[in-house]
Amino acid sequence: MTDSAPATTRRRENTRVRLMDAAAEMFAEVGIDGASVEAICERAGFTRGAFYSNFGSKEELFLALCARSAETTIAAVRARVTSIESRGLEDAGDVLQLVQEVLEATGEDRLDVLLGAETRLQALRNPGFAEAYLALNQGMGESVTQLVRDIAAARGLSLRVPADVATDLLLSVWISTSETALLTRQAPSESRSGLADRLSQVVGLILE
Amino acid sequence: MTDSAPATTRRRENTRVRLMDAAAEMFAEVGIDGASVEAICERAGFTRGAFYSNFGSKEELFLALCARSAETTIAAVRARVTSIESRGLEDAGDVLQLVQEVLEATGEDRLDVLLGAETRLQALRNPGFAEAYLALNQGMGESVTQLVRDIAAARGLSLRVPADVATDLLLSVWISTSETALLTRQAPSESRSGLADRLSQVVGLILE
DNA sequence: CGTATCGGATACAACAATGTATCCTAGACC
DNA sequence: GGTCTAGGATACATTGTTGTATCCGATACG
Repeated sequence: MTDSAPATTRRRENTRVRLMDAAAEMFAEVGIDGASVEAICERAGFTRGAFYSNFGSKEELFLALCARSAETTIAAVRARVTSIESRGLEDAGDVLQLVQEVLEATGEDRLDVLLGAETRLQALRNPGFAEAYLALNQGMGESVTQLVRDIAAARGLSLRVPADVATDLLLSVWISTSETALLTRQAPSESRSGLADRLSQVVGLILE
Repeated sequence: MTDSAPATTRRRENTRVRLMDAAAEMFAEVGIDGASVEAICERAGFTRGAFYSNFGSKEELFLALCARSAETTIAAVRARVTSIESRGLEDAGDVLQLVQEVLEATGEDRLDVLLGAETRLQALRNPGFAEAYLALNQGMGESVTQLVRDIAAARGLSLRVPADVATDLLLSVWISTSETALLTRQAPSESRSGLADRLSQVVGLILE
């Protein structure tokens, strides 16, 4: 009895997922307001009947989307963190590579960046939503901060700022660099190396 | 003959300004898509007749708004830069204070932060607009970068990263800290000191 | 097999927003 | 002061979007 829901819910769950995926793309491309319920359904291959059978409104779907995204992102970050720690912190490779490895879990491609920006903006406008948004970010930030501390301790590196400040810095640079890469429409490979460069500079500033 | 436009244009210019001001507020609060032309006009004290007499569409108004905002922001930054430089770079006060003084010209209050986020998101989505957005930011960034170089040279400070990277870092931290302050709904005074703290830490990292 | 139910499609009514075409009025100019 | 024009208001037609109420088909179950 691991699954208390009836079997019929299976199909339903599938359409929920497809609707949410479609919505994520639309929200990223044209924003929440720019995406009509109709357009979302069309992209998902459904009609609005399916939509209103599964969600009360577009906002409700957006919240569900955020919750899902939060879960997967946090899970991804934690997975990478433990993966790194399991390798043994003393000799797990280049510090910069480790940093990058973790940050990549926070979303790397065009849609992630766009959706992230849209979500942040929504949080800036909506006080209630801001709380949830902050909670997510804190949860993630704490994981990373702990990792930073662990790595520094394991290698005898001394940070020039507190670990949580370092994390904030890294995340903020990560985001702004990702966005700039998108703005300048660099080829993905270029944008990658640009990110790496910038991150290595920041890591250099923080350590030493 | 400094003004080639007829006198009647005066009233017109006034309503343009009022419409743009109203639109700026609306865009900040509910986003471009969320702001109906009707709502903008109502806030400005006009009807849509006035709107369509002055602008072809909401997007056109948005572009005009960006142009205006770009002008004033750049002007403000340049003004502060020259003001600082006229004081004599050797003893113009605390470095951190100088940094803050310049960055404050880029917008400090709630509406500026929101409008900035909205504009950036728009640039991320619209390739054409992205170009214009980047041009603005570069223009501003270059002013700041030059100032950073000058200050460093005048005081014999050595930067641990290139001046343009330092500028990017400062701007990115400035923005992300401003947004976080808004998210956590700190009192303005608190948010101020938080910004100062964060900036001083970054300045500390960059110098020394 | 037959049937009941769940899940999604269809059809419809209400509303909000847009853009335009026309009208009215305040102010410039003679 | 009379007239003409620019600037903005009003009215209207059109369209897009939303939410709901109803219908139909597939799937589980007896």
